[in-house]
Amino acid sequence: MSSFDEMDAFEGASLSSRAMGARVMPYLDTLNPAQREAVECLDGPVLMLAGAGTGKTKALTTRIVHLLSTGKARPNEILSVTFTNKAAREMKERVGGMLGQAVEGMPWLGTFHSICVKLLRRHAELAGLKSNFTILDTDDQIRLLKQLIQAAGIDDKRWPARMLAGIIDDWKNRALTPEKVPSADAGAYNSRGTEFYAQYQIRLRELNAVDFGDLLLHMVTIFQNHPDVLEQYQRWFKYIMVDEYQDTNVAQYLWLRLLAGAHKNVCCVGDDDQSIYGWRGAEVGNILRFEKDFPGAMVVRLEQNYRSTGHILAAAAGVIRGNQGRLGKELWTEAGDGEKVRLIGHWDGEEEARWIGEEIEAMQRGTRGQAPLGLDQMAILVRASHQMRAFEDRFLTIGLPYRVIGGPRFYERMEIRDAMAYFRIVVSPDDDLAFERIVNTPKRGLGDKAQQTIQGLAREHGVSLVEGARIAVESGQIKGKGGGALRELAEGIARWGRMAGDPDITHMELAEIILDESGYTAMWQNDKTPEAPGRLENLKELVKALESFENLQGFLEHVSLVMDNDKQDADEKVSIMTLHAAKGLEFPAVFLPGWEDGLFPSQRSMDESGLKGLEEERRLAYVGITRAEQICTISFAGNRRVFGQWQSQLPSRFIDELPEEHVEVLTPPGLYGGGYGAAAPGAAMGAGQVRSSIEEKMAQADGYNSPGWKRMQARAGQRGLSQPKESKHQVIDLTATSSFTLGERVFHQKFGYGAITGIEGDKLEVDFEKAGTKKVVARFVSTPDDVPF
DNA sequence: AACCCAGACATTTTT
DNA sequence: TGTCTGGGTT
Repeated sequence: MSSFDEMDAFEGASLSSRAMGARVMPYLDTLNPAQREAVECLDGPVLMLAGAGTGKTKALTTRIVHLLSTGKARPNEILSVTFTNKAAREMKERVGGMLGQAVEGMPWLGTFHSICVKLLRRHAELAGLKSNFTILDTDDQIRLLKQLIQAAGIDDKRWPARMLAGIIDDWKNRALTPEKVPSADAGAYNSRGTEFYAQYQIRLRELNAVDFGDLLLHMVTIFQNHPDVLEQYQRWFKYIMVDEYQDTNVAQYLWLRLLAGAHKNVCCVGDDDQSIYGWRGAEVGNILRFEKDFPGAMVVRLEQNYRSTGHILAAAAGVIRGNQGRLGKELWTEAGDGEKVRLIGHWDGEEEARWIGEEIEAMQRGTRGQAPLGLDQMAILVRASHQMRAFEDRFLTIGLPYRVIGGPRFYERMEIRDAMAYFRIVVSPDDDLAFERIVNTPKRGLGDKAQQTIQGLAREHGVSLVEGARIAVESGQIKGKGGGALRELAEGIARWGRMAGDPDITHMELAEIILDESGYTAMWQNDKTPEAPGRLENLKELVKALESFENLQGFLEHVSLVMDNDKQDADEKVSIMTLHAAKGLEFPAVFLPGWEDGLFPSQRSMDESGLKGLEEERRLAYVGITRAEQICTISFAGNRRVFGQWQSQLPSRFIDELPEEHVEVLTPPGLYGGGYGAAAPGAAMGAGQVRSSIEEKMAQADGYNSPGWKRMQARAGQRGLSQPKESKHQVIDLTATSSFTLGERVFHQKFGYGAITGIEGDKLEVDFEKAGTKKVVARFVSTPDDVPF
């Protein structure tokens, strides 16, 4: 940005332009200079690097408003892509609010997937599909693959369908059709991956169905093979905008490049430091490469943060600095320093949960020296969902209201999928996968044998499974109890289908009739497990959700893509969620527990993806810290129960990376002094491993001269954990291997005690006293004296 | 075909 | 430690 432009933006080169702006485009006046630059630069490629809390949604929505009010594009000529329905909804609302009217048709503002569905329905025949194709959920996908695997006579125990589904998803994310899978991947799934992939695609086409990955892949393929179709959309979408660009995968990237290829009026918004979905196929490279992909691109950095205080931003910056190859941003704020990031170590996970519970109550009362905070204003962000349990347990016992965000989405729940399968089979009796799902749910006495009979008859006559079932009943091939039940089901499906055409029955009534007459509702009513009432509740909600659709078809069309789990009750509750789920959210007070090496950063990430994995974990840490507005509390525990086995934990390497001048070390009174320390050897272990200057601060607290602490210090050195500062970002993890020596006596949960006879990477060869010689992963064994008590 | 128990196994999951 | 799955039993 030249200084001239800057003056232009600030002073206003002429009074008249500012006056005009105020009159015609008042929305520009509330933007800061960077935001304004990103909004006003409408033509040509723009990369908006928007740090956490810098008002990117505001910039993005204002840009749309600007496009509309300058007459550059009509609402239906703007393609605006997000990743989540929530983000799409929010943008629609905000654009509507700014224009002071409901957005009359922004039909192309939506998620990648919903936009692709719309496009693919128009051009289905180019992908060998009919335009009423169904979208399979993961269950269907796996069931289908399992059939293929079993038909091929493969042991699906050794080669699970899940694994194959993952491999295929991965290929689809990389925009690889079966024939394009590189030979490097040929060994996948016992060397038969591509073969099954090709078969799977054929089956999908036969079923007139697609999976999530196909939505993108089919459109990319169509655009590549049909230039005329592509050109049509290149002309139509005059301006393209993409949110969360750092999360795009290869297929999405190609899709965008194809559409933007002609005019290059594309504005990508993202933050390379918040790329946390690499494991799902997202390519940080896409955002890093933007300027190469679109030469002459304008790059705007949004760096003024409106969310957090200075200490919090500085701490986050200190951590993310450890990553290589960043585009680089320095967030700043006018909000002042605020409170330092607080760091505290605990004896074990339960104690950590107890302390956080008390802290939350104190903050709620306002006895922590600041204004009282509502429970809604506090959140606990964990790395993995199993960490939530400790908090749930604790909060239940002290009666602290909490809410878990995330978990299975509404439409992913078993009862919802079952119900939807019933709706599907009624709406389209050809839907074999739906039939398979519900044929014996509730139990109708139709097991493997009966189902195979149906399958066989259907194939023989070249008809759907429902039709096959009918034949089986008529011809008496399935008799007795099962036969009666099957007849009833087949008749029911036909009857409900007729009712769907009856104008006197609303689709909501129909839905209830289907669920009642099929016996599905009764199944849960008779179920006495504790979750049954909840499931019935969900079914009621499902029927209620039908209200906003015209009919069952319309509902099914959209449900798999649009229905999310955002039913927020008004009650004040503390939020518990994963770091991934927290992206895009903010809270005045944030707790970040479990900062222990192996847990966070996750050992598995580092094992599987090496330095890349570690860097993604670091970005996760960055995301976590930058969720906090005023108070950010990081904690770790010295001991944690992992799979029911006590394990001693070492503080996360990310703790070392927190700049000490922005961190305050808390030491709860009595924690390391009396009781614990005296009673148990190694009591100060956890706290003891904080290194560097933070370590010194903590060491000043009582109890750090205990024998346990000294022993741990010695051990830490011996294990190569106190890495020299210079090298620590390169060090992936030496913990697992370097902590063991040949001949050392170790304990394994399953195999018991044994002696190490070989070390190879993170795997150990151990001669167990009872189980003999086995190769085991190092982190599943412990040296006996690691186990407290 | 339905039930029960032993063993395997444990991240993150926008659509 | 808990959950899920598949094999074996009734």
